[in-house]
Amino acid sequence: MPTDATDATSAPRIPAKPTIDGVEATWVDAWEDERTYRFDDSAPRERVFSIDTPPPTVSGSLHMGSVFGYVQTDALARYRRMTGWELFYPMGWDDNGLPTERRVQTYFGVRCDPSLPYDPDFQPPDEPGKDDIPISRPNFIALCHQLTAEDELTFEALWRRLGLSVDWTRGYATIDDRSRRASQRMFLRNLSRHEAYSSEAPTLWDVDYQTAVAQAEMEDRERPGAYHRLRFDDLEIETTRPELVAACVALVAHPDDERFSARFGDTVRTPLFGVEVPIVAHELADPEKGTGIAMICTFGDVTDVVWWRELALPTRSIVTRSGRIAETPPPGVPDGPAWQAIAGTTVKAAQRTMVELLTASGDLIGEPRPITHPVKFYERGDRPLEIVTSRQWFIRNGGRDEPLRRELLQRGREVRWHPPYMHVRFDNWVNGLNGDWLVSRQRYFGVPVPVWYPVGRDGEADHGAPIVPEESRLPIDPTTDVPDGYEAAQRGQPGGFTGDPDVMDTWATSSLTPQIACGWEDDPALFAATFPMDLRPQGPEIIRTWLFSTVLRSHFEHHTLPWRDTSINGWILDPDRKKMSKSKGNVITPMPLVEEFGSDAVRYWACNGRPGTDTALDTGIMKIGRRLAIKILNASKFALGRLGDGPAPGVDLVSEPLDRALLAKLAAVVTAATTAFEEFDYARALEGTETFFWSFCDDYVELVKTRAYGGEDDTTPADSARATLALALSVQLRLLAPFLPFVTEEVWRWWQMGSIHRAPWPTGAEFAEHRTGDPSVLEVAADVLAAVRRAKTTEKRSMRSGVAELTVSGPAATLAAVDAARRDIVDAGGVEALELVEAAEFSVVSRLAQPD
RNA sequence: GGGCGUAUAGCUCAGUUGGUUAGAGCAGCUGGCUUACAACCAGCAGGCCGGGGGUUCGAGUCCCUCUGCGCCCACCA
Repeated sequence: MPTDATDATSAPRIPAKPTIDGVEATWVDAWEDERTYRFDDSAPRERVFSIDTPPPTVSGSLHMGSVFGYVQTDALARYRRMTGWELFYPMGWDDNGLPTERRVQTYFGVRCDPSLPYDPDFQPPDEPGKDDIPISRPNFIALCHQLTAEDELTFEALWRRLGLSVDWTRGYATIDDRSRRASQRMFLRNLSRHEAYSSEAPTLWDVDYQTAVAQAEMEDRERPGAYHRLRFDDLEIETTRPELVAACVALVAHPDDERFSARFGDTVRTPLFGVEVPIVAHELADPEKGTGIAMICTFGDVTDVVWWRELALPTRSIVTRSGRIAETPPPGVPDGPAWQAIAGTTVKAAQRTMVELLTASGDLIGEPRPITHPVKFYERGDRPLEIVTSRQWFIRNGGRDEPLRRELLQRGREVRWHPPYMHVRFDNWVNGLNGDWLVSRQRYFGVPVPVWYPVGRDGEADHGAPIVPEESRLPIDPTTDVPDGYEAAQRGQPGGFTGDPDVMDTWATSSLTPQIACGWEDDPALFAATFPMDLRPQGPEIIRTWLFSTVLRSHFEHHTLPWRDTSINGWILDPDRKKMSKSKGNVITPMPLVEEFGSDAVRYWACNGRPGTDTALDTGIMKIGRRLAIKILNASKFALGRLGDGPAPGVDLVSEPLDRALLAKLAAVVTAATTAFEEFDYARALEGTETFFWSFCDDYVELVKTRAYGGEDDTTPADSARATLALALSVQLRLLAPFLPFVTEEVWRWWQMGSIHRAPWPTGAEFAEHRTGDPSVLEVAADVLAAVRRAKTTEKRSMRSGVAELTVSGPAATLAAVDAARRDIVDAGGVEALELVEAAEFSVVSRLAQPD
């Protein structure tokens, strides 16, 4: 507990019964009161270490996977702070986008209808009703803000309790004014430099969410399907999508395929519809698949899009944005009975209908052959993506632009990756891009695309000449705001204007977290002091989205990397070694574990996971962390309890060889931990420190225990032990502080001024070179002590029982080391007589005293 | 179909340029209330380092190959 008044010269104030229970609440409050983690914005850039913290998605529930990475980053941050860096360590919230929309819809029972006007008096019902209440986009967004604000408080409380040393005054949310302003400003600059453009083109479309989807948000899922063999006059093709026969525009085979080369240029008629389609050649056609000749539809899959574009084929789209077949057939397709049978039905129903009709007409050959094949899904969606034609906004990303691709690959090489092999994921992604970044979404709770379009005399919007706002007006909502030079009444009128109805992809804003956090254009001084940032910590699964898009936009705007280093954390696996994810239902929430084991113990578990390495959730590791925290309390109680009432002893009192040996070994631990941290390897730093700490407790403290009690005329040996205990404890507490911030702070405040987390990281200079000695003195003494313990255990005697005669044999150097620690060995082992015998081999013989 | 990672004690994991007898914790077993700590302490036992081949005086470590697991990517005929 913190003392009410601290005096540097007074004796340590040690609780009679130290405990780690309740330390979180005490120090969370104290750190807030003392502004321990507050960023000093007067610090020059060369002293600032800035961290581009991942903004968590607040509408999801927290799980241990989140805790894992954030704690590891916090350990790195704490190390940097102690080595003298001024930490710029903000926390943002990712609250824009679909997850929030879904939650608001179900929580309040509303749905967004952008055609409605804003209602300033709208209040959501106490309980969601049977039917969703349609509300305007501004009203809907207000509810999103309201709910995310509540979620964010829950998140912040957990992060604070886990001891994240972020500066909570530097927060942002990806939907707040700053973020929307930055996002819209960057979009407009991309637009002015032709890095952003709009285009009417076939795009992957989620029929449930009613929005376009980017490549980065898609995933393949293995789904059952079936090959249907269909007759096109004398040719046969195989398809998994017979419902798209009406959308067929050609058949395609490989140019070198001799089975079909004579037919290129011919036409055949589609079954049921009788539409004449050409037979064409393209190298993407795979002679091995199906019958070697395939039907091209507009559009069944992304290969169809390639064929359609490169072979300049006509368009016969039949699937609408709602996932149903259109009511009227596309040009050239007869509105006959076949069409009438499928018009307006869902894609699934249309497939059944077509199979029946094709069977009846004899155009379906044999039975459909069941297969399992990968189908593209929106990562949050439940139905396969369709391809529809729509106008969308894109940002160039090198997907169809070789020079830009090379520049971005070069940026990837400039980043320092931790661990280094994560770099290949970046390269794989960039090399696999097959189109520009589709950033527009037909959704509501996001950052609006900040443009309007003039409406011509004919009432049609002119998408080729968007009206852009002055940057000083940002953020804007073009569906409610009016462009300069127009009146509100001209919205949608001939000769007037219309606002772009879309919002941007959530990554279009998240890709700007460095700019948002660092105050780009809003706070030039802060930006100069913090950007480019130093570290981007994140998970491996969003290298293709968050990391890549952040590099891209910084490259366009600043011609630099957004940060120098990136640390990629591993996955959390559940105890059965399955990846933890909500969809699998194996998510474990952190709070119960924090309450059971304590924050330091949970942090210990997280910091045990190697950088980039998948780690199983293991409460056994947390138990060890808890044990370590308690051990720190007790060992500190002992070490500090020996100091007495005098002033804290200095390193110049260290005189005994055993004490100097300890400091020599400790100095090596400091060096190793520092090196590990410099390489972003918190786990190695922890491991070395922890190992040393346990040997410190088990061997060194046991050896000097008696000497440290003092009580002799010559106080030199006792003073040396006390000084060493004090120094070793101070150093070890600081080495452990990044991992166990609560218990180390607790102990630190028993005897030191200020927070341990603002104390200097230990360095070799503290050991005053001449006070360190030969490490073998401690190593040999510990070996002898272990041999004595072994003898007592073998004889099933108490550790307190005496040794009548102890004989140590070995080379002269070993015996000299024993002799240097003679007194401590005798005290710790309860030895009555210690004999040293020179011999080639080291051995220890203990003759135990007779029991009383 | 490509790419990356990974495989070490019953369990969870270390093992940094190749170098004594491969380490730790947990679990197990045997003991001990020892004035810092019984939520503790001491000790013991436990391993063809996934299989096979190669380089080397020497391989858990480097190379090849196979197998299992995880992740990422890929063009749905």
